[in-house]
Amino acid sequence: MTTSATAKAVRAKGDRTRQAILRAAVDVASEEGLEGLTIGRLATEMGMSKSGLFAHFGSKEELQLATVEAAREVFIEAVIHPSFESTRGLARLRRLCEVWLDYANGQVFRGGCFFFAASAEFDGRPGPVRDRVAAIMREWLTTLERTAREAQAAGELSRDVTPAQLAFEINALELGANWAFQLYGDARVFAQTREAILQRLRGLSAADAPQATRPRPKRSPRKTKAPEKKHVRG
Amino acid sequence: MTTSATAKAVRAKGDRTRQAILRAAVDVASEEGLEGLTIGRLATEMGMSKSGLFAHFGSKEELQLATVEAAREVFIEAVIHPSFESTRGLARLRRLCEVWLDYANGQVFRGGCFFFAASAEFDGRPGPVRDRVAAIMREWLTTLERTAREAQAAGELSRDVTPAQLAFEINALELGANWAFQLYGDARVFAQTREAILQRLRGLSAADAPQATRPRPKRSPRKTKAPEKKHVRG
DNA sequence: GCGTAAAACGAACGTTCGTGCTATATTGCC
DNA sequence: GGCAATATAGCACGAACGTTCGTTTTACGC
Repeated sequence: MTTSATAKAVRAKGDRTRQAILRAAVDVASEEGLEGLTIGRLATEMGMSKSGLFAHFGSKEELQLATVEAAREVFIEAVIHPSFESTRGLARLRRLCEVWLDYANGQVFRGGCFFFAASAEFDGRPGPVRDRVAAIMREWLTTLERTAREAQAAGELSRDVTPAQLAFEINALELGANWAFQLYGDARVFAQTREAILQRLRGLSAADAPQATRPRPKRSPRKTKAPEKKHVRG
Repeated sequence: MTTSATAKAVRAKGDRTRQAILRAAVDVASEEGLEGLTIGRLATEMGMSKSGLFAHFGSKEELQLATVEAAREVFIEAVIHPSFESTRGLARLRRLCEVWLDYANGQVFRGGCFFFAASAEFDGRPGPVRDRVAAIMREWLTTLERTAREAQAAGELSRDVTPAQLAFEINALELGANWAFQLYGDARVFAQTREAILQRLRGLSAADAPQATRPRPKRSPRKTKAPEKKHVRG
């Protein structure tokens, strides 16, 4: 193993440590906030010295930015990838909502959705952290919006609502679910939110059929799968 | 001691100072958070010494609790009282939403809705502050819920939705509006949210006469009225 | 194995935090 | 106007923060 092809696969020890730090940082930050994410506390949790940990990042702001980036990777893995296994259009839109609620309900992050916590914390503090968080949330809104637009293009969704508006509403309901769960600890809110979103989507099902509520309207030719991974990334 | 009759009407100077402090504290806290609300910073802003200000509260937690209470007073004055001038039922429910959106849009608090910020900040930190914030938000949800129930009792609102569910949805949309405004600064989100809530309420209007206080720009004139929801929420 | 670069450490820095303690100014009742 | 009560200031403290620096330990290509 010279410094050749394998040099990239086998990371140096520092990189492994850095990633282990970030894995812990993401959990701490989702609970205590990105400002409450303290270098000393994190070092204690990792069983290493403050200065040793600090050297990996150079400044607290860099640590925060790296933590945000790590949380984004987790989110993509936990929500985006599973959802994009569904065919694009209404099915994927539903999937995005369901997977998101599982993500917020399960313990992906100890303190609920990382990005809702981070955006609430930083919305009043200008700087690169705030900008990055806002950009990532915009990615999420855009993904919802694009999926809704695809559902409209496929004739699965009424055009009475703009995709951006629907994306906002879905995001708001998820935000509300996360908020209620974190504040009151009652997980039933996720099932309620799921029903609220699905009902909203049902009310927006394309208008030609006054049909029943429950069974999925298979109006589009059933394509088994359409895995075009055209998602964000980079 | 000799408690004069006017002792209660004419507040001591300390009380006036205390209230002036809390007025500033509420603004700072809505922007920087209840933890970022620092005694030194607040003292500087008030033009007094740290210890002089501190003596009014005795501990930071007491300052935070007093700030939460002061914010609650502001909220009641800005949202509850105006709304309760409307007759109870659907009119008041609509009013609650509209006034709330004005409250979040206008600069009642510098950093947006105080309680959304506070609950996001404290949802992971047990203690009396968290408990008080959660209780106040419960008050708000209960007010929405009770008003919805009154609207149902008056026959103005379909019984296809439980008041608690509707209260949750309204609160979530407001939360989403506040979130988007704080993060992206685009005030148009309030008009969109207003429309989303009113449309939801319109979809839940009881089955009799279409009261149609606000004609909706429709692209399909064929549908005179949204069909009654046959889906019964569980 | 050796030598070097990376990684981790330990101690200390300057600040800022919340919080006491004590003295002084101010208020408000007789 | 005098006097007790109250309000405010001044100062100091210990702890925790992010950060720097010099040293020591570990990893790893040769």
